[in-house]
Amino acid sequence: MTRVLVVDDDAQILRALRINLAARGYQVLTAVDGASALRVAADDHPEVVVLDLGLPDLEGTDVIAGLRGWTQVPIIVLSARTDSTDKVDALDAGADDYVTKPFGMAELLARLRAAVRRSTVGQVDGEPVVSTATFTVDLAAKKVVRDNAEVHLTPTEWGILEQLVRNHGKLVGQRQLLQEVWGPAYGKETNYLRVYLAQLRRKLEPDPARPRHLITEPGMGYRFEL
Amino acid sequence: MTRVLVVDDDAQILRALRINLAARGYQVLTAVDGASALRVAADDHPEVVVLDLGLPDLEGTDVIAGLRGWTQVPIIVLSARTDSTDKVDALDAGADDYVTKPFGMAELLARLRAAVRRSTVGQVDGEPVVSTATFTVDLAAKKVVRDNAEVHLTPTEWGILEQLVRNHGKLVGQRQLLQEVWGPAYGKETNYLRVYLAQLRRKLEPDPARPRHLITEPGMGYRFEL
DNA sequence: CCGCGCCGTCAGGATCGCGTCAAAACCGCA
DNA sequence: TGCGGTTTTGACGCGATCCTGACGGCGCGG
Repeated sequence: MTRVLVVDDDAQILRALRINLAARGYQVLTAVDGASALRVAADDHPEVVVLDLGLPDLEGTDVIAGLRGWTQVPIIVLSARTDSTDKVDALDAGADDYVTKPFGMAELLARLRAAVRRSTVGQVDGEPVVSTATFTVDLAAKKVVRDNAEVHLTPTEWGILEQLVRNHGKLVGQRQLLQEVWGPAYGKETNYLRVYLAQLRRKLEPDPARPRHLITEPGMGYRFEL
Repeated sequence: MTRVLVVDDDAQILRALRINLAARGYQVLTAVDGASALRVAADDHPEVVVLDLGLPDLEGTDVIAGLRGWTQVPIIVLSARTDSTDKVDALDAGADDYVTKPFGMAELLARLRAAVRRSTVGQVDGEPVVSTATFTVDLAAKKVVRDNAEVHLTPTEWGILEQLVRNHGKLVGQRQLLQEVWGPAYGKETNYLRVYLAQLRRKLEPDPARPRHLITEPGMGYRFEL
């Protein structure tokens, strides 16, 4: 499911966007000011950001810069300003697109699709198979093989492993992991993760007590290393 | 030099774009209909295409489809049609952006820069990593590497380092740093910062007593230098 | 020269987060 | 309804992490 972060201090627009996006199958994250937008983006790694200019706390260009400091996530700017210099500033700060209010929902959705499409092409791995020294994960077939024998995983175990493998090398926050596997309502049940990570390690690690591939980063999340 | 293909059957606009783009250092290729546009694109592989809809020979979406059949080159559509369905059709056909005539040249140039920037990052340099002489910080993976070995950071240590790296070069006030890492209720506990900055320096600086990257600005805050 | 403010350093104790285990609750299916 | 597999929940021990207070160094102005 594609996660989209909507940043706007206008409750009306926020509501309209949330409804329309949710109806199209997007998972919607929201923020009402720049600081929380940066925090949510860092925590949950949305695939695309819709950013209203004129937030109460930060300049729009500062929010863009704050995101661009560490991520290439597509940013679509919303603004009431039709002034050309505003558009140029936002785009040069790193925004991907600029839509002026009032905007047509159909157009915004099309621009959103275009942005997401752009960012996802080319990143698909040729082989959806990832191998480590001790086991092999086939993302497409949803199968795990170890010592020439298939390892049976429960749906939850697979969900966690899939998230970690898809982001291999990168740290996956426990909040993000919980929301991807259990749903957006979860976020603090870190004990679930402890239980299932232990199970995965028991099934996959050569020495479950000293994991080499399913690494814990205390207080932050988990990481899959080849 | 960036090559841009401009496709338009209106000699006026073609001329205006050619002059403006050439003045900005772009190498300009032109075509006046869809068929020749596809031929020029195939022959010369421009880095970006500016495409007018309403060409004499082909439908705009067909031109887009013809390009998308073999290349991911950014396509910026120009059109006199403000109709929402036209925009949606063009964007869903594979266009990257849609600008309605009459358009401001400054805005078009900004959108052009954004499109080119997007397509060139991520190919080679897509990693949000910041490197100094002695260590490397990977913002996305939340990893720090020094002397080919990973350095383990606690959540608080990482939070501070992340803030500083995201604002590298700039001074980060101690109040701001405290609020970003510990929460809005904090602001005067500068002793926390002293302790954790010392720990970071011990882990990252070549000579912790004489820091080169994690600089203290007495009375103000801290600064991360490359 | 001395006091003051700010910073760096250190170490101990409180707290937090993790791994582990096992029991209870839940679910699909016969 | 009973059963096997799966998910959720609770409790415990242990190590890592965080907070705290004390001490000394440094620069600056009185």
